[in-house]
Amino acid sequence: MTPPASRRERPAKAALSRTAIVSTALEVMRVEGLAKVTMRRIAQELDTGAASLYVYVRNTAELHAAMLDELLGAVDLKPAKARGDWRKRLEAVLTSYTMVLFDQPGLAQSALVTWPNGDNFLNTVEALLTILDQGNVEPKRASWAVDLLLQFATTTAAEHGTRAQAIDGEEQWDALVDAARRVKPEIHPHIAALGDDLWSGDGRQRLTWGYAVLINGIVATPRP
Amino acid sequence: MTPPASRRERPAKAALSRTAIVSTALEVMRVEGLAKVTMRRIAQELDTGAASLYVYVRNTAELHAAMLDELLGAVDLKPAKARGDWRKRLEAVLTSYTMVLFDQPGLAQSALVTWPNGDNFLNTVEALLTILDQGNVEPKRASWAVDLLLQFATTTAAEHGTRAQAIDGEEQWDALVDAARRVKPEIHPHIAALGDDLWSGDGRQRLTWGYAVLINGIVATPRP
DNA sequence: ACCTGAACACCGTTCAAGT
DNA sequence: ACCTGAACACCGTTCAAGT
Repeated sequence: MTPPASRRERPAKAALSRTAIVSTALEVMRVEGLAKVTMRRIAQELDTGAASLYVYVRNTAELHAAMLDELLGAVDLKPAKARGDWRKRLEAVLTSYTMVLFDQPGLAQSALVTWPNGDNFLNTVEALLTILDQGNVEPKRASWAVDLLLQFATTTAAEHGTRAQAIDGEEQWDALVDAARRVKPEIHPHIAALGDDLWSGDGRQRLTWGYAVLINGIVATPRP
Repeated sequence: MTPPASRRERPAKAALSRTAIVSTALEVMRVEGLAKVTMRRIAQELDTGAASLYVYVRNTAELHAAMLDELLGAVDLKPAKARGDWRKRLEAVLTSYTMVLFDQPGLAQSALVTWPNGDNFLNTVEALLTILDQGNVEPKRASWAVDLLLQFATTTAAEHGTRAQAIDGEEQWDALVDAARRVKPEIHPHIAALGDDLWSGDGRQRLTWGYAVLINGIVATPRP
């Protein structure tokens, strides 16, 4: 006698756990995008009901934060242990962080409201503080600086990241560029004079310039 | 003979229009929060079906952008026409912008992905460009600077704004502060040394410092 | 062109009941 | 303690049919 079909269709049902939930969520995100990462969908993937997930995660926001922390394991923190120009090394870590988030702008967007608090995030913060210390930025100023730098890096990923709803975002971006083009020079002379230079241009160069602005500003601005 | 009840219960049904939709949406948001601003709910308020709204707005993202633009009418742009220290005046406009968004962090969050493109937004951009010009920042640099300044102001509102899901956000914030407190000094010495100073502190002071960092950085960093 | 009802294909979260 | 099915109270968007 064969076992019931349900016993043969899948491998033995894995035990539910926070780790299993987060890694399943990341898998679904990688394949189908963040929009498909819903409690019901993750539950389905784990062969259970959505209600069961609430034993391990408080809500969707917490799940997103846990996913992001997992992703942050890929950030290259080696520059914190290297030698050489601290500004370059700071920029290198931030660029790595931004690139990791760039493929998942939706996750970056949610991180602005709910920051992760896992090991990978803490390691990133520690690395940034280490480099700022090497640059002789006093600790109290460095603490605010990290916040500012991470905010900029995260927002940039959320804003310009590729993927998923980016198709929709592209349309809205064009609408903004169009609006700037149609502006009347009598009413908005500065916008009209800048033309396409206002909202377009190489994203990578803007990012590099943004880091430089922040680092120069941090060095030049003591905490009150 | 009295008219049918349905004819007496409400004032004569107003004609549908983009303006009516946006102002109804703002009304619902003010009273019940952004989470309640759904296509179905706005339609109900306007005595019609959700499908009818799609004649005037492409989707939810566009509705949010239109709402935000309307809100931006409250930003104080007078400093652009005043005299005195351009840095102070730039900060004044940005502070006003941030305060307008502060009550609606959810709208600020969505603005990062879909910027508004209406008159009030364009007026704000024009005002910022005007002040930067008065500060002798060259136009090309000013164009990138505006992007950076608005991004910072908007993100700050999205992150630290009050209201609605802020209750939930508060919990997650505490979780982050807790995580920083529990850190092992051997592994994360810089985080441990900073203690509560890392994630806490007066939001207003951090905001002012952030503006100063950006302005100093912009002045010090030419465009490549 | 504008408007509509109905349908499609979903959501997050809670809770009583089970093990 | 963990897990579940079912229920509650919703979503955005499309489309054929009407005016």
